[in-house]
Amino acid sequence: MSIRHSLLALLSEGPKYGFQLRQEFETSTGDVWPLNVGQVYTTLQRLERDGLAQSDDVEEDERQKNYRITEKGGEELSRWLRTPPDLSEPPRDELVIKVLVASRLPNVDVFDVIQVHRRYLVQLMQQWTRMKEDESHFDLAFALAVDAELFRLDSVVRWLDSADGRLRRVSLESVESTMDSTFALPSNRRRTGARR
Amino acid sequence: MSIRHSLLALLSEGPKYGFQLRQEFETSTGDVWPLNVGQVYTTLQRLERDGLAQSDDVEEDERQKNYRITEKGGEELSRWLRTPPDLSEPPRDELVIKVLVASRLPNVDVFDVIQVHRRYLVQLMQQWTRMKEDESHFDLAFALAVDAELFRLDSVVRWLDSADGRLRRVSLESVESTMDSTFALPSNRRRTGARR
DNA sequence: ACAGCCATGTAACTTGTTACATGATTTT
DNA sequence: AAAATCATGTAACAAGTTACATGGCTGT
Repeated sequence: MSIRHSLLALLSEGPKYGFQLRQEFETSTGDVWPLNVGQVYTTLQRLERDGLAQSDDVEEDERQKNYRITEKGGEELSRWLRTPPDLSEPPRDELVIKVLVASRLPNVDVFDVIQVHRRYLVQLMQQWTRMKEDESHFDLAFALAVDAELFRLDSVVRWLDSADGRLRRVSLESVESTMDSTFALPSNRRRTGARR
Repeated sequence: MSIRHSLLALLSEGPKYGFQLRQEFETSTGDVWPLNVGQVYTTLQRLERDGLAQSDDVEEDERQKNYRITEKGGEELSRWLRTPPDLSEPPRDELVIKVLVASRLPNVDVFDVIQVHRRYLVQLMQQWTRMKEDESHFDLAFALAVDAELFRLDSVVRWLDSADGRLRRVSLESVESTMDSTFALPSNRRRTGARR
């Protein structure tokens, strides 16, 4: 729903045409998310279909087809700006699902899965940090978008670490409980190197 | 792609039928993401279409239709487990886009947008925290899923705060620069209450 | 007899997405 | 004249999602 509404938002500044909308979307989001032009046109058609935008009739020898936001579109826009997405159940997170599902598979080492992804995420964070520090194009929108991504990646890494810990603990517990019944263990057996 | 692959992962434990897959998906993800059964069947069809799974022929008076993973499916699964999603450009984040687009609209107060969402996110975090502490059903998968959500929400809140700060700073700068040319300002004018 | 779960499936739709076709205008 | 950019559009598909239809089995 974000492109739909973004275009609606841009249209709220005044009538605009497709190509322009792509440019404005990209610059106002710091050129972080490229937008295929074709998608703008399909989205505009769908906005018109739903009565949120209207296309002006093309005058002869006009190259651009302007769209304007309708009243209904304005209402929808302000609803979007005021209303947080419904997160009563959290959005499906691919990595979380991957780890949870992997953790129950007998032939798969979850800790490998975790570490592979962790390494990749850390690498990505470094790349984004480098790009941010390249002050060649200091753009507010870009900085904000990169910040968001860095915060997000950081939270994922921290989750992976905590998941790694929790999963190691339970796998230790289950080993210990099966062993307790047969023979005693020295209590310093605990730390299995959490290769980070 | 996560449901597709999750089902594939569950099938790697052995042949299973649709209804069973829904149950196993839900329990192994801590009952956090309900899964419409219909979706399981459509996904299974698509897996079969793509040669990643195969359905057994239904014997007479059998109620269940088992699917098994194919060799190709196994390869695809291990690829999924080993390969992080391509994040060379970050996933489109609705809230980030919303804030960035809102920040350029003249008729909209970005700070309102930010605060409305911030309030909602904090509230959500409290709800999840409460649910986690309700140890009535202590389930590892549930705890992990909730952790992931809490980490994520926290990172979003922190981003909103930093964005709020950055945006306030630039709006002050632009005010000051237009004012500097007309009259001087006492330097303690800086802090506009960042209503948190 | 009826409620409720087990079980399979289909039709229809949503957004997002890409690849392609087409032509006008501008720049080199 | 060729290349690049402006500009619009369509066809086709992906994954996810819901609502609905259908019937067998189980417990009360």
